Amino acid sequence: MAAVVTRSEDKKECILSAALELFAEKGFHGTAVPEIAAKAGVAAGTIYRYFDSKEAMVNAVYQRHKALMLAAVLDDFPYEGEARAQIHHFISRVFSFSKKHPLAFQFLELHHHAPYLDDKSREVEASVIEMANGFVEQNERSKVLRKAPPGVLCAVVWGGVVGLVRAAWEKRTELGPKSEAAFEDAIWDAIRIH
Amino acid sequence: MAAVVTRSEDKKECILSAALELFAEKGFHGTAVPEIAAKAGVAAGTIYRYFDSKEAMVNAVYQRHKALMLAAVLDDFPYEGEARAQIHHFISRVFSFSKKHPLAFQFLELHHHAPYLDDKSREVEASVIEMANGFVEQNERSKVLRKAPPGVLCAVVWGGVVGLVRAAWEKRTELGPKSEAAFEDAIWDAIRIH
DNA sequence: CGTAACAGAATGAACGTTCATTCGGAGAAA
DNA sequence: TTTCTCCGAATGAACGTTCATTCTGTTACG
Repeated sequence: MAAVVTRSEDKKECILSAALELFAEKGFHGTAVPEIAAKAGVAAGTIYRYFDSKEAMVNAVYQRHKALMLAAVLDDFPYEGEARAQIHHFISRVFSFSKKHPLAFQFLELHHHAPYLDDKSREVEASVIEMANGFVEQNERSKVLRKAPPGVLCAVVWGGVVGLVRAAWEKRTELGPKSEAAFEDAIWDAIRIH
Repeated sequence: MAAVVTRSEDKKECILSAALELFAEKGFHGTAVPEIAAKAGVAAGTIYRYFDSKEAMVNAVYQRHKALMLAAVLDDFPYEGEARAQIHHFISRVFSFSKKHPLAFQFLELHHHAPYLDDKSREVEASVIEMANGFVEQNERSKVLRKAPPGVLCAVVWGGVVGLVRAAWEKRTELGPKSEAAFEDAIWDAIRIH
């Protein structure tokens, strides 16, 4: 059975990968379906064997890579460790993901909260945010984090990460071990209690 | 002379303001020119009396509001003050701008580094970034800021600000004096030397 | 009366999507 | 093995729509 399906699945992979690349670079409305087809090496009509519509396609890309990033962060997460270790894990995993899958990271940032995302995509997104808030609230109660609205600390951490990845992307700085360590220290000092 | 031009200038204002709103909400490619015309209360063809093309229009919007935000930040800037006072001024001015002109802020974030921005738009953008780096380098040398690549500290500050404004926009947190003060303290602890 | 501004219909290109057709490989028949 | 049949996968031209832009007639003002 597997062998029979393989070719089809390969094509779907090609389409998804081409869509990721183009959507990340030029956005949803800036990318034409025939353009995706050309990059995937299939005919325009073939796309509609695998996806109901352009919107369904962008949602498939979104959900897949959001799940991948979440998995990368959650893998080996030190749930029982200290807040500092958790932050280290989180930041280094996100940076690692952004280097390994730069297009996926850019895509997710670009399509964050877009109106053409469907309920399932939004659900995935909401669950991630809820997790982050939970982490902050738990560590705030135990007095290791600064007394501030959880949303503020989340914004500092996530905003900082995105800001740094973008700065590296636009060649305004480099994203090496030295920068990462400095960034992590800065973020930790931003959120910990003094 | 002024009176003669007034009617025309009013129309141009209407078009620019409608364009800002729609571009901020739905992006460049997601907004149709006739849609802008309708919201501005003019006919589609009239737009082309004021702008050469849709691209020229988005660049006009970009340059205008980038300049406005820069002016808001630079107005009364405490050049001779201490780094902490400068950061306070910067953050509170950016938040103030984002509350007074939420669409402008959203527009600028959404169209940051977009491929349809022209040389002049990019020039404006580059000059802002250069200023930020200059500030960091100056204060780093005088040992009040953490020893880290300037781009990293800029990313933490700007990324954090954008992250917080977005969180407020998406109702994940509130943007009141308390949040702002907590945020400012956090950012200051992130970039100062300890 | 002449000129500039404007509206809105017109235009052609490009879009997302569809569909009649072709292709290619897996079995059945010889 | 060779040939024939068949069926789902794939195609790409074609469709209706919508886009950015242009054109043309009308209006209003000096």
